[in-house]
Amino acid sequence: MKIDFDGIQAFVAIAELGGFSKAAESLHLTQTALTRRIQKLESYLGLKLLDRTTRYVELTAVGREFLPQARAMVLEVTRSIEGLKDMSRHSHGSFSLACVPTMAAHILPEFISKYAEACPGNRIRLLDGTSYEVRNAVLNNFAELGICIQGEHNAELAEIPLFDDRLMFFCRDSHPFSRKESVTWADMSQADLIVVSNMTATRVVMDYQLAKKGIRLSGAYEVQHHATAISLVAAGVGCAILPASTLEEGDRQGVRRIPLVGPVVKRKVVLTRRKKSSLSPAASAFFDLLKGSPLKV
Amino acid sequence: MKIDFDGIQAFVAIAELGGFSKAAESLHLTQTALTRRIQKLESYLGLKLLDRTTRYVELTAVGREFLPQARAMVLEVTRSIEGLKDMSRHSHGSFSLACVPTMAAHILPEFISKYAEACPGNRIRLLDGTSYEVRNAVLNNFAELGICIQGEHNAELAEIPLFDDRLMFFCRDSHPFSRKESVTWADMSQADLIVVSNMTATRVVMDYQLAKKGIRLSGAYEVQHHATAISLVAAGVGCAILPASTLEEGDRQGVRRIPLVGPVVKRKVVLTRRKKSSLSPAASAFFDLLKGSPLKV
DNA sequence: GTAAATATATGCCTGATTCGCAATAATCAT
DNA sequence: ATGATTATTGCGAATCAGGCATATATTTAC
Repeated sequence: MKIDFDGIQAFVAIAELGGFSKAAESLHLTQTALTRRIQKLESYLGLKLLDRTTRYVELTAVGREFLPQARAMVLEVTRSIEGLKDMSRHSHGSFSLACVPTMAAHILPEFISKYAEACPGNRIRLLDGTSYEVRNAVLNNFAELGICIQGEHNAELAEIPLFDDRLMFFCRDSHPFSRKESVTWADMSQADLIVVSNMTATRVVMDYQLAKKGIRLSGAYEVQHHATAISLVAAGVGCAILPASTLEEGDRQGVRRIPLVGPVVKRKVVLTRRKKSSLSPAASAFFDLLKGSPLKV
Repeated sequence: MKIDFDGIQAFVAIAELGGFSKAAESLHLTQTALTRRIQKLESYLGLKLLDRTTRYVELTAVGREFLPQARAMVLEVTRSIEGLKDMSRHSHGSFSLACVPTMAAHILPEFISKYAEACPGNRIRLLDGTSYEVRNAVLNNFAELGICIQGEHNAELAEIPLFDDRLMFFCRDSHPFSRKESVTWADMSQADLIVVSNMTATRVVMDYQLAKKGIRLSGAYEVQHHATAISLVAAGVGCAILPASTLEEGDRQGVRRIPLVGPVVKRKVVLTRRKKSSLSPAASAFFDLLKGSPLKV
């Protein structure tokens, strides 16, 4: 048998307001309907909850016992449902976003503040990790959205290109190349190179594209994180090849960023989501925000 | 808008069992009906709770968030409703019974054990007090049933006679009257009488009936409780006039109970309930038990 | 790659439910 | 008694929900 939630709601309203008519008004119904709902509920339960004459309404012993429970249930359910409806109406709620650290520092701050403005009160749980981890988080529903480097195609993931992140040459301003307009991959052989680990997506992309041109790169140093590489450059350890997004030219005293050509190598930064999963309103709002904004390098 | 509890229930069932078909079976519905329920719920909420292909069902982020709440709500409501239904089906539950102390000691033990046999697990909250208090407790819904002495008529109360409780003469077996078959009210003038307070219903009934015969009684001692009076008799303080139910002949060493005639005065013990209030199944079962059993003095 | 198997979705119909209006009945207050 | 107030009931209409048959989509197997 079906649970008669409306009946319970009617019972609570009548008990609280002390009459069918008042309760009917508060529920936007006629008192006729309420009479019927209570009758149905009582006959379903097999007991009376309200003693009523045509003139007066009073709780029965059972009704008195049941009222607190009923009240709590009605409150809980309506609150919960209203919360969900609100979630959909105003894109309320929280969601998880997985993101590679570089992008978390580079583009995210701007979008998070835009998002906070559009959807005040919403919280973003930020999971940072490697591209691989980001993609996995999205695939396993640990995060609804991910920002990472485009890698091998995965049928389960939808990827929306955000921007191309060009690889650049980073050196101290005391370096011989520091005044050049651009440097070539061929020039790299003369430099003490700091490169990121070949476990990173950036490195995989780079090696792949260079291999197509027959270029092989060997670095003197290998680090895990872009931020570390920059620090080493600043400290005078050597030069680095890193995505442009790592550091804007002029952002760090004594470090120069120089375009690297022949060929120009880019990694593609993408926004990714699981094809099968629908986005929550909160995530959807963020998704639209990111998708709708043109991004410059 | 009406709260769609069925939808929530469907959602929980599907989420727990991992599919529409299995859930449909557990809810004794077709899978078609479930599809419709979920569609209705989702469109009402304006968001998706389940990502499903024709082949697979998976929770969305929102669905995952909502599931624990939904599960708790469904559980709470069904448990509560089932409890009420059970209450009606098996006269389960507790109720309050108001009773005068004498009767609590005299007839109640028998009925309580009968009741416990018929309705195991049910609890009776026993409120003992004077007849006046008993009637008030019933009138104010502090107790569903009352056992008291019949007094002035009250339109709000229904009274079912249980038995006539005859006034008796109680004395020590050393008393001059102790061997008599009966004593008369006229004999009373020769006795050191212990009577109950004129605040008690027993006394009111007694005085009223004696007054009609032109008899006036004066007691040497006045006590509140029948039990006290008996103790005084046993201690040799004097003789008492008390309802037969106070003590069976032979129940107390050295105390004799002798019929009192000319006239025979009785108080009527009644079972009372509030006319307006319906009885809970638990109280109703007790009511029927009491009403259906012939009672001897 | 195609077919079979499996699970959800949809069209359509039917039966049941629910609602509201109007009229009725019952109670309380004057 | 009478009138005011409030719940109940009869009845018709609209809506809703359920079920059957079928379509559609996806996975698995050969």
